[in-house]
Order: sequence, then C-alpha cells, then structure tokens
Amino acid sequence: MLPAARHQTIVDTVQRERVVRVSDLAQQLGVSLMTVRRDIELLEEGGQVERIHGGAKLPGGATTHEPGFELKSTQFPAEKRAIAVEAAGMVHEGMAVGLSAGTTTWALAQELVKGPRITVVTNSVRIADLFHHGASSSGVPHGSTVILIGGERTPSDALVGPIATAALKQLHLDLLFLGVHGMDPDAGFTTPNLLEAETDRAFVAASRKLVVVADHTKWGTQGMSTIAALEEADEVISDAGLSADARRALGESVSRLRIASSS
Amino acid sequence: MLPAARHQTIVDTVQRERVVRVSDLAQQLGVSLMTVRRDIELLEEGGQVERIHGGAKLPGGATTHEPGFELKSTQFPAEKRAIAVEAAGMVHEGMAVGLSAGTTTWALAQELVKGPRITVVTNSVRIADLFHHGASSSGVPHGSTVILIGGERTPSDALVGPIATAALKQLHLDLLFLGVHGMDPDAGFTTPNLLEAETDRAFVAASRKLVVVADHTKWGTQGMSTIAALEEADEVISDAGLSADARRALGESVSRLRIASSS
DNA sequence: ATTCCATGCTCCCCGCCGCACGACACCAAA
DNA sequence: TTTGGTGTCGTGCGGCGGGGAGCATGGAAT
Repeated sequence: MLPAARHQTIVDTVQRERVVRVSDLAQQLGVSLMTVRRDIELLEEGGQVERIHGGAKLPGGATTHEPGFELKSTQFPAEKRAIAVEAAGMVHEGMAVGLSAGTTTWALAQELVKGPRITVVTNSVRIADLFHHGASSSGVPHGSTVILIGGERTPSDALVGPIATAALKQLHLDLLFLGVHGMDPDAGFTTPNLLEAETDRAFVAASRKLVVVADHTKWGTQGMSTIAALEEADEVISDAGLSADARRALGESVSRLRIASSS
Repeated sequence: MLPAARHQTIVDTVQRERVVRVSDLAQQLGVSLMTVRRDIELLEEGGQVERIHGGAKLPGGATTHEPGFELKSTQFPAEKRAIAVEAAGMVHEGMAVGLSAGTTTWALAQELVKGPRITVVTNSVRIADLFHHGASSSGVPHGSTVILIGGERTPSDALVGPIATAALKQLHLDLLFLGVHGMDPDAGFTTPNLLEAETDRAFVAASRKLVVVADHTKWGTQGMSTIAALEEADEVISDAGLSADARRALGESVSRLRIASSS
C-alpha cells in the first residue's frame, strides 16, 4: 500500500470515526505502529487530523458537538450561515414554518430562534431541541411553538416513516424550508435516504410554499431518491459559489433564485 | 477507550441528559470515578460542560435554581430502579412496548436498553435519545427500533397534542408502561397536565396490556386530569414503601400488584 | 553496485489511569 | 441553627501502556 493511499485511509477513518487509535489503524492497514504514528505526524502538519494520546481525532474543536454532525455543519459555515440569514428574512411573526432535517436547516433554525414568535414543524430532533432548550438557556423564553413530527429515527437524526407522513397530512404550513442532499436538473431535489425522501415529500405536500435551502456543493449531486422536481420549488436559496450553469438552470426552473452573500 | 472518545461521550451524554452523575458515567464508560472527574475538569475548562456536585451539567443552563438541586431530582433512588428492573423483566424479544414520559419510565428505559431487541414507542424525547445514542456510544449497536411519537413539547419533555394522539391511533402495542403523577382510589391514575393526560389515554387505548409504574409516593396524589381508573390497569408495579391501605386498594382494583424489592 | 528512503524494531521516558486516604459538601434531623 | 451521617472531591503513589529516538533491514532508483 502506498503512503498516499494510507494517508487517505487514515483521514477517511478519522472523519468517519472522529477518533481512532494508532493500534487499530496499524492493524487495519497492516503496518507497524511507528508507521502510523509517523503518518499521523505528517497529517497533523497538514492540519488534516489532530494528534492525541493513543491515536488521532479530527482537528478543531469538533469534539464539542455531536457525532457525525458537526463535521458537515462546520464544512462551509460561512455559506450555510449566509443562506440561513437570507432564509430567516422570509419568516414573519405568527407563521407556520416547516423545517426538514439537515445541516442547512439546522443553521437556519439557529437564526429563527432569535427571530419572531412562530410555529415550527420539524422532523429533526436536533432542531426541536434547539428551540426547546435553546430558549431556556438564553434566559428569556422563546415564545415559538415547536411541533416535532414523530416516527423512526434515521442516523442523521431525522424522524421518518408512516407515523411522520401521517402526521404531516394533518398539517398545513405557510412555508417549508427544505434541506436536500443533492439538486440536479434531471434528478431534481434528492436525498440518499428513501424513508427521508418520503417524509420530505409529505412535507412538501403539506406546505403552501416550498423554499429549498442548499449550498453550492449540492448542485450536480444525485441522491438515490427524488423528493421533488426543480420546478416544484417556489424558491431556492444558495450561496455565491454556485456555478453559472446552475444559476441558469435554477433560474429557469424555479420562481426565484436567491444567492446569499456571505458578507 | 481513548480519552478523546470519552470526552466526546461525556459531552454527548450531558447534552442529552442535561445532568449526569460521575458514577453513572464511570460505569457506562468502564473507567474509574477519578478518570471521569478529571475528564469533567478538563471539559469544564473548555466550557463544554459545567461541574456540579456529583456530576456535570450543560453549561450556563437555566436548569439550576438552587445549588445541588439537579442531581437529586434526576437520580433514581433505589425504589425507582427496583421498579424498573421488575418491569424490564416483563419484556421479551420482539415485543412492541410503549413508554409514556416520566422519570420512572425513563429509569425503565435505561434497563430496557440493556435488554433484548424490541420495538419501543414513546412520546418522550429523552427516552428516544437514550435508545438512539446509548446505542452508538456503547459500541455495540442496540437493535431495538424506536418510534418517537410527535407533537408539541411539554416542559417535562413529553410530546403531546393531536399529532401525538393521532399517531397512536395507528399503532397497537403489546404492552404499555405508564408513568403517572398520582394514583388514588377516587381519581385513579392522574397527571397535572391536561394535554399529557390526553396523550396517555391514547397510549392506553393503543395497548393490549396496561402496566402502571409508580413509586409509593404517588399514592394518594390527585393530579388535575385523570388518565385511567385504577381498574383499567392490568398491573401496577410499585415499591416496598407502599402503605397497607394502598396495597389493599390496588389489590382489589388491578389484576396484579407487584412490589419491587430494592435488594 | 551504490545510494536513498521508507519501514520496523527496541529501549527508555512520560503521560494516563486507578487505588487509598483524608478533607469537604450536602442533606436531614433535632 | 447545630449536629451527625453519607457520599463526593482532591492528592499522592504505583502500574501500565503509548510515544519518541536511534539503528537495522529491504526494496527501488540511479
């Protein structure tokens, strides 16, 4: 195995596991402990991992948040935040707003907590938590009502399944912010999880207006399951990194394309 | 287990439970009390948790009004644990089990996590979290399926309301463990929260068998809203502190009264 | 054939962890 | 309030396991 391939494997493993021990890596890679240590030393200089006693972890204070999640949420913080701020501007007092599960919608939720009193409907436990005790920790109670849609839990902390879709059929939302894993002119808005796609479709059906929030990296990605065609979205909010191609295609398909500026 | 992984688990647990005790963490992580204390000390310097007597809590949380209050309120005394162990013995592989929200059912959930693979239906976010995260952090995934019933969130972390009751109407449970705030020969099983009582009634209706878990302090307490009459319970599990009066009254009303011994 | 370099090995050092004891905080009863 | 009891916290020491430096080996490039 080439050193470069080994390094890549180590980085991948660290990103996946958050923390790995030298001995495990050595066994997995079929090399000695010393080699792994030296690799980690190199990777640390490149800032790709952080060395700790007995192994390596992903760099930065990534350990401060929760499994697998913060990795994505810190990937493009500026862009996501900009999108969130832009999206939050669409929300007014008293509205019934839907938030699908995802890192972008989570960033949006962080903005909405600071905003006017609204009713939030979500299938993300994390987002519900944010409103629930995000409120109490900030001292002044946040008046917003949060309805958490039930169901079974996916690895990404979304609640999905027949319970969730049935609950959504009873509800009618003014506005839905949908986070997606991919958007593509052919496949439309997609997610890799079949059950989550079904729940997202129920979300879409329950809402009068669909706003997709997606940073530019989502363009061109096709998840396994389609949530909706591009044309079904009333608005798409993305960031300045979006390619000209994408802007053109989205501009033709959706009613309005907003580009959030990171300023 | 690596220190970093341990820290991560501690932070996750604190975020999930709001407060944890050193001894529980030590047991869960398989390390000594001293190690946990040292970890918490480090994490406190990083501002990720806040140290309190006997454990840790999430930082800056408005959960505390009086010093040292939190631990007491969330620890489960021997009685609750004994009840939980007794109740857990009724659960077998593959069953569909309902758990209402409450501290006693939460204690029960902690036992069930260690037990056979089952399907759990609950309206408590904390119980759902317990199964979800408890699994990943303990290394070996817990095979149980957890369905979280949706709705609006009460201060006690229960999800209630029409969404919740509608979801329960679709489900049929083998067994329901119901936690109550009070039980009384006249008022029956009660809770102070009207919405929660409604959801609990839906729980009762969805289940073939009703088991009420309640420590002896609940006897004689009348909450504002009645969930069910004493006669509706198939079993009641309480602890040795239950008065003779209570034992007689319950013995006449329910099919079976179990007293959990704290041994 | 020679040089270079990545790898593995070994010894020694150091940080981490657990145990035991004394000090202290919290709670409860008077 | 004071007093007693229980459980928690902090420190010192010893053991253990991982980290680091230097050297030997083997393969590849020159």
